[in-house]
Amino acid sequence: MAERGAYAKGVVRREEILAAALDVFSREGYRGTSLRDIAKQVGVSLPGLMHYFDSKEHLLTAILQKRDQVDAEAHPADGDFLDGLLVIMRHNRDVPGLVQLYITLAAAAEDPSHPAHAFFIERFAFLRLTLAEVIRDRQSAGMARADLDPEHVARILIAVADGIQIQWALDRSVDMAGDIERLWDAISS
Amino acid sequence: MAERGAYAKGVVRREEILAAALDVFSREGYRGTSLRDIAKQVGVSLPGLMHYFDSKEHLLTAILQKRDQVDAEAHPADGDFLDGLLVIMRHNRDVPGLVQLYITLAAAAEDPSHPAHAFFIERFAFLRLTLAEVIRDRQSAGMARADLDPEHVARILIAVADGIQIQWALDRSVDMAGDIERLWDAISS
DNA sequence: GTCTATAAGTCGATAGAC
DNA sequence: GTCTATCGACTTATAGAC
Repeated sequence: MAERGAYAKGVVRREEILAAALDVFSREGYRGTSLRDIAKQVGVSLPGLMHYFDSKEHLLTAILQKRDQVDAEAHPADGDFLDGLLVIMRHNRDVPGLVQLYITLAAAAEDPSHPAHAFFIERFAFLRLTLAEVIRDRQSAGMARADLDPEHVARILIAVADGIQIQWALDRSVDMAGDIERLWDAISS
Repeated sequence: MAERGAYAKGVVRREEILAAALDVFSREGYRGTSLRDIAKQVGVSLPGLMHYFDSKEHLLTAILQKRDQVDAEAHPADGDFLDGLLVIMRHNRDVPGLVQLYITLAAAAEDPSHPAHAFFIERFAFLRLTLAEVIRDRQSAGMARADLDPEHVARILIAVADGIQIQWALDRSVDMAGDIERLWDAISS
């Protein structure tokens, strides 16, 4: 990895590879694709790929991190963070491979030694904190019942978002964003 | 597989192996364990294992099916099916390996050629149907708001159950059954 | 029907030349 | 920094004794 040798060229090349890998996983599905396949589609050799990523698990984790970063930039919320989450859920219909990768890695990340372990813990903590804040704001604005527990509802919304992706992966007619929206309507009024 | 040769002895042995494998996965975690390891822990040889199961994916799918069957028998609902689901969620705290296996296989089952594909589609269809019926019964009994859409709420409850398991796997202090119960309280009154 | 033994292919990961 | 070549471990799968 580029530790103190974080020279411009190395960082740029790594970002290029990451962007290409993200694109591959977005279009094609993630079906336990081998590193050789990824390297070929990205346009580097297998050791060329592993020069920038310590292991397959590290690469997959970096792809998910990059995805979050790209999503946040490409889909700025026109409302609050919950609105933004719905926009991303709608966008997820176009990237089934990333949805599958996300769930697979979330399950594997249970192991504390997995590279994605810290990523998911921090991700969930951030989502809980940010969503709870949104709920509090909506309560203040009279847009939600005052007796809702913001922390609890935040956790539930995250769980629904993850769980509904599993159902959508098996049946593409599931309306992920719509179902979350309807849940919010039912819970907030 | 025991197709038309479903002789008593073969079926019994298969069930023994399945029960042993279920026990192994319940106690130990599922961390991409090899078939050789499973065979060793179950007490058979690798070909002995593969005589009863066509592939690793078939074995893992059979383990999940067996789990559902065992759960249904071991944890009879003292109330309706939703109460029963909460009982199973509480029991899930004791079998982290099965929780991880369930999520991992659910993600992999997106592929229509995966042995677990049909299993998960049928499982979700059964859960939706049964839970929607419970919700209708509770509405009739005046235990839930009449304006709830039973099919929608059923899908949401399944999603929350799956999604909350991901969060629990990363943070064992999460109260899976309690969070679902509180969601129902918020949604039904 | 169940075992021991083993083969063929592919995986992630690494060594070493340039 | 990128390649060729290769390693050990894993997978599925089969042959053949009992």
